[in-house]
Order: sequence, then C-alpha cells, then structure tokens
Amino acid sequence: MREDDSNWFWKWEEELPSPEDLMPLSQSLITPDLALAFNIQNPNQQAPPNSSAEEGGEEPARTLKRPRLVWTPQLHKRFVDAVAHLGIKNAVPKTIMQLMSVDGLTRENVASHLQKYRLYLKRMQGISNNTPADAATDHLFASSPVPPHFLPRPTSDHFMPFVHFRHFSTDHPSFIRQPQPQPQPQHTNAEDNGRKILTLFPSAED
DNA sequence: AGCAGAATAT
DNA sequence: CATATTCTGC
Repeated sequence: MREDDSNWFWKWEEELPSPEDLMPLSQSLITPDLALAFNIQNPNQQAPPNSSAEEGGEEPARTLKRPRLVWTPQLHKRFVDAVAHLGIKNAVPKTIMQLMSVDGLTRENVASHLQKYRLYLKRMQGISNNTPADAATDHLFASSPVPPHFLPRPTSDHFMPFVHFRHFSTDHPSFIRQPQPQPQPQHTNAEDNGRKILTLFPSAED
C-alpha cells in the first residue's frame, strides 16, 4: 500500500524549511580550526587540546576531529521527519543525512542516531500500548512524536480496512496534530554552576 | 560510580 | 548498512 505516502506534504513543507533552525546547529558543527579563524567562541566547543599548537597553519578538514554532535530535539525532529518522509525502505543513513541537509552532519552521526532510534522504537513496541508513558530515559526521542507507520501496529485495537475518514473534514486538521501535553521542560541547564556547555534550545516547535 | 548518548569498531 | 562495543560527559 502506498497510502502512507499520501499525507506527507502538508506536514513536510511546514517542517522542512527552517533556516533559523539550522543556524545554531551549524555553529555547533564548525570545526575548531574554522572557529578559531573566525574568532568564533563556540559555547559547545571545549578547549582544543592543542596545547603546544600555535594555530599557525590550518590542518586538512578531513583530518580534524569533529566536535561531538549534540542531538537537540530540533535536530531529532528533523531526523524523524526525514525518516518518515523517506519511508522505511529508503530510510538509510545516507539518504536520511542527505534529506536533512544539515551542514557538517555526517553519515556516521545519522547512523548512530538511527541505531538508537530503532532501539527506542522497539522498546516502545515491546511495552504495552497504554502502560507506561515513558521512562525518564529517552528524553530526546520522546521529544518528537513517532510517526504512526513506524510501528507495526498503531494505537488502534481494530484495524479498519474500509474507513473513509469522511468525518475528518479538511477544516479540522487538528486531529492529526496531536496536541501532546509537551511537558515543556525547557530542558533547563544542567547546573547553575557557572557555565553551561549545553546547546541552545529555541523551543520553537511550530 | 553509574547511566545515557555519541563515536567507533566489527 | 546493521549491530556491537567502546568512549565520554554528566
């Protein structure tokens, strides 16, 4: 069945183009070398270990160790969208990465995250459909709604083959939106211990 | 010290 | 590309 591809677009165009979303991300992904060259102080950037280096010459970009990628809820949402829109078949690290179009994002980044995301999905399926909301764990994954077709059996008890959805009028798209309480933890900084190394949270969902 | 999350190795 | 293991920050 190809029905799952039908209602992508309305969602897609809303989620996809978010240059503002990308800016903070790319900041975090700037190489230390590049950041130095531009006098950028990256909050997410820890002090480069080149204690004896004079920063005189620029090293090849491929040799540089990229800073550890932080998967913000926004970035994860983009990830989920990409996977959703690609479909399970084509949702492989490479294509996901390409669709996300995040500067500096590598295939390994996506692959690693995809692995964990699959484990998360499996975990959710293993548990009953209505038992636990979720553990305190899985913060990240819980931050973004999981597309229905990711799970073998959605939240319905009956699978209705002939549903017409006529009562879902077009002027009521909200039924898909799923309000979601959204605890809105604001993520909070780890400590007020002086400095926070965490990434910023625009918390602008939509 | 123990866990969660990302990187790296098979 | 998927899975397992290791590494790192909290």
